[in-house]
Amino acid sequence: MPGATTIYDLARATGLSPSTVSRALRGIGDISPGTVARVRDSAARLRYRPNAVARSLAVRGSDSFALMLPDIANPFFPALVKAVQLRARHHGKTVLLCNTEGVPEAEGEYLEMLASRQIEGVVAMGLAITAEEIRRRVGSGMKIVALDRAAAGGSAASVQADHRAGGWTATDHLLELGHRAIAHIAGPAGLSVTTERWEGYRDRMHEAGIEPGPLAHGDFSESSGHRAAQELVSCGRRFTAIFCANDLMALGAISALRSAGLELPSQVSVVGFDDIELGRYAVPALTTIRQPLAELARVAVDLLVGLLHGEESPEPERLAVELVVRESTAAPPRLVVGLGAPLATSGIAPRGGEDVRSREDF
Amino acid sequence: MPGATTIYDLARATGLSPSTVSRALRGIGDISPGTVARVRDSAARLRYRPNAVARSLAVRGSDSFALMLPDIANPFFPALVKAVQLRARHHGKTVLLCNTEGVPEAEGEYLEMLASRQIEGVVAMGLAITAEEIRRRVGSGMKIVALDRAAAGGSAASVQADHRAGGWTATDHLLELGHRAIAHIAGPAGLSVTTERWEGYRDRMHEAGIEPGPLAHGDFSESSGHRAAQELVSCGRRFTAIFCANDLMALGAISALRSAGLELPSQVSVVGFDDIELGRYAVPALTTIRQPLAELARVAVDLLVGLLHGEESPEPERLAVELVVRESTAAPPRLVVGLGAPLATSGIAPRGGEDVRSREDF
DNA sequence: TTGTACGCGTTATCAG
DNA sequence: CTGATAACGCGTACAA
Repeated sequence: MPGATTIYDLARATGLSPSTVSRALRGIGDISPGTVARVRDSAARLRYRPNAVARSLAVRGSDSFALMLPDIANPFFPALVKAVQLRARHHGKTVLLCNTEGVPEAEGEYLEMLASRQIEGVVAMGLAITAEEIRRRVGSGMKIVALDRAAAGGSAASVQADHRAGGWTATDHLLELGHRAIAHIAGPAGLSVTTERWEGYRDRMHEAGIEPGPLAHGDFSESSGHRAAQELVSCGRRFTAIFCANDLMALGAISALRSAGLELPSQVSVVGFDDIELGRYAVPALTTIRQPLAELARVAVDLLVGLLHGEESPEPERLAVELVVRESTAAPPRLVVGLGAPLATSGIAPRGGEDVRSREDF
Repeated sequence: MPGATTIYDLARATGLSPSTVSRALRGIGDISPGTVARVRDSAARLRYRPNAVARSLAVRGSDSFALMLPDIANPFFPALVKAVQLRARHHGKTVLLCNTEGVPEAEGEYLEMLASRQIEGVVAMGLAITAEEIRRRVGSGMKIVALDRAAAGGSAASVQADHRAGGWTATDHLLELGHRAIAHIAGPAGLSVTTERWEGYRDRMHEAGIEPGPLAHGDFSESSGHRAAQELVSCGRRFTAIFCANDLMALGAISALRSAGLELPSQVSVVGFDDIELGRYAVPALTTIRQPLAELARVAVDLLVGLLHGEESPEPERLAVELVVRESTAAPPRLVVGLGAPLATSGIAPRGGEDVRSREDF
């Protein structure tokens, strides 16, 4: 739009100087109430719109930060986006969304673009770039808060849910129900959330004196969960429950199990992770581990704003997760067709089915 | 970051003038290959990063546009976002995401913010602001392409799927299967997609000589679909199928029908709209109307880029939709338990509980 | 309480 | 082929 009104126009209109107009508009410095009114008035009349770009150039800031995430198609992220935007608004900041598809190059490009636009900071989920690069960026002034990921090598501030505890709790729930042969559908190798959720699962299994069950990997999408469950079904090792590293894969897995003729939760139980809205309306409703979305967002944003104000990067925070029991989990089947003997209370799960556990496990 | 290198630094380093450096960097104008190389070289050495803000101020542009949508939590939108970003990249543009929660004020604020940041255009889904305001914005220079919504009063360019044909086809599918009592779960009143999908449904019913069945409204979320289905079940009017205005509500409806003890698709059929990924993994897999996501995105972006280049706003485009038959639809039950008489083909709903609206509601 | 003058980093116009 | 010079719109010491 050619000829948008500027503070110069207002200055001319009010007979004041541009700087006075500028201050009056922002209510800063000592300005007589009368002139403030005059300025406001003609600003309204002339439809004055501050030019954020010019402002950015002058103050080297933009009152905005970015939220980088690997895949908005995963319903967990939109929910988080909302929470982050809400909190950002609370600080008077606007947030730019960048989705990277988990591609490191895309992350790099985005970071570059953001810096070039005076975007002051980033809340990033599932960063794929190296700790080295993160450190470089941080060193050159960019404020980064890693959300839901170990800040690789302490290279950036971070907040995350306690994924390990989540894996532990999910597995514990299944064990409590009597399951012994528990499979796991993990996330993509190399991500800390993948590792940590798996570690929780493994630890709890070991505590029960049981070797972890069959394992398959997915990429957190429903289709990958579907595929992974098919693998598990056809791998030859029996299981009566699956702990999935996220809800979307759990939904995919359920679909696959159903297609394989299995009934839930009577024949096989499934636990997810995240507690996405959809899980509540799935059939059966999904038992899962809830991540504290709102707190995660709040802490991350507040942390970033702190960094922006020059505060030191604090210790990584860990937020507690919570088990949500719904319909997708139940006790394992008492009898597995074609197999007579009950299961030993420890050791490797025998090939084939298992039965009710005994209490000594605990 | 204090002291980022600028073209002045490069000028000093190369012994050239800032303007020459600027041109060399952009490969514009007549510059000797030698100096270009020198400039490029020291740019790399000094880690020069162009300042997009300064550039924007100078050229009044930003090579980026915004994508505004009402609710990223609806899985249909993330898919669209990806498609739009892909196409934008093709034009060398970056896209800013703005989600408005369907709040008109938020839309206004975003538009304001975008203009103030020299964002040149917007692809907007489900705009809630008035045609009046759209026209004002367009008049003041902002380029707007309405996606998936009638450009209210031709106030902006637009592309959309053929929602009416979609509603018609969904209903047709159900009728072909033998259903006669077909309910509809519509979207929020006042949205053109809501109206159009409903109109398609109504028209097809009338063509079959049948009065439209019971109607309930949702807001496109799964929870609203759940609630709407409960309303339908308890409204007293029988139906053997539901056409839902989108997949998410269909999923919620299925959950509610199940809870009510109904079996799908043997006792009741459900058709959705959108064809979100999740529908494929739902149980039963969702029969739906597929929107041509990629084309929608491509056309919208190309249209916007055209406007940016000064082209005229062309006629609204309509893209064809497609029926995807999966597991959630089947022939209606031959006998309806507890009801002797076959369903009347028309009739007023009995008093109590129902949410039957007359056309005026739209 | 208000005004002057300059800087922010880049592009564009017009001379050389 | 290259170099001054002036915008772009706003913030801010410094002065009045």
